[in-house]
Amino acid sequence: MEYNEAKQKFIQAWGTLGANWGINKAMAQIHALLLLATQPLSAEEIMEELQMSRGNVNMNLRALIDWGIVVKENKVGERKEYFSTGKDVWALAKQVSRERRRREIEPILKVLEEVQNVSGSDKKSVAEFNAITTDLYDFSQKVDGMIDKFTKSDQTWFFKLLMKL
Amino acid sequence: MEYNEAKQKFIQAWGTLGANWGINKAMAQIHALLLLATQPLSAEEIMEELQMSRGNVNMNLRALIDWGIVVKENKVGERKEYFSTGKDVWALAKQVSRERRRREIEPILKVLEEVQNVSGSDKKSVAEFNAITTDLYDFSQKVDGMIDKFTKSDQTWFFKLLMKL
DNA sequence: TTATACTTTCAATAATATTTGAAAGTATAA
DNA sequence: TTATACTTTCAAATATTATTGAAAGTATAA
Repeated sequence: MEYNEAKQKFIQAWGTLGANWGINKAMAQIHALLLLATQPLSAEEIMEELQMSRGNVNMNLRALIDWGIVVKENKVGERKEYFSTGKDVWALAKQVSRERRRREIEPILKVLEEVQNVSGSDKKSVAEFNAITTDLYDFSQKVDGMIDKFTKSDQTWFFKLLMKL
Repeated sequence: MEYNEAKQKFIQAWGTLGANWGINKAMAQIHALLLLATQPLSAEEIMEELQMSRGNVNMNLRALIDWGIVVKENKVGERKEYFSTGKDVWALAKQVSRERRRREIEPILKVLEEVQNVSGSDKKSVAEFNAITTDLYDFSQKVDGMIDKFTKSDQTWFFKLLMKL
């Protein structure tokens, strides 16, 4: 397959994947473009390649920086800002996991904690409620701990262990 | 906390969580309601409790059935259909993982396969492209295999192993 | 077969999320 | 200071997605 065709296909697929997982498509596409780039890109270059407005590129670059997966760079003697992303897939996965844990698992754990020990006249409903939320809380805590370990682990060791599964 | 307040809080939180992970909010809320129910619910009851239209409830119930996490039930002597969901959180997690693997990981693997071995005059770009997509492919395959194992595993064993991490 | 009690569909509408682009803001250097 | 070269903001426009509700469809039983 020809380079440009493959590049387009990859950027599109990455955008769709992101959208399916609750990540803005533009954000995922910018990330895909940076993943493929051989050097840091300017906002201008991203606008051009992805046919997006300046505002959109700026907003989503900031979001990517906020997620900790894109960094600003400066070239000597240039005022313009350049952007790049790490090429290490393992490190990327860890960073995304870390952020989602913080942004989504922790809030749900907080809600599950809040709704522990409900009261009410309908004993059966209350019992069911407590049973489910307790199970969910236990499970979420296990997942939370697992992700924590994952984000601190070494790739080789992690997969070697998982091999045993 | 009073039962009804806790119930509302839980349903809202479940809906928000779903939305953050690319799942329709109404779908997640219906699922939350069924999780808490002490008996199967009819479409009518769901409409009433969640203040949703018949069409919306019907559509999202079908989606939940399609995901394999809700089942239709019939009561003897009644024409009406009732719906329920399994209360086993572990089984739920496995089923969701199974579906997402099929719906999202496999398509991305397919794209990554398609874009293997690109050609082009810009050697450096082509090399970068191949490096990234190969890494992503390897990583995705590992994740794919891991989820496969997970969906077939036993809870106790799985967590006992993960404890070692 | 017809009435009844339901479920499903889908075009229209509403709600939400994304994107734009121009104006405002900022940093640098002359 | 002012001009320049950029970045950021944000209200408005657009696009996407979700929701409604009435009509059509279906199964059962009389």
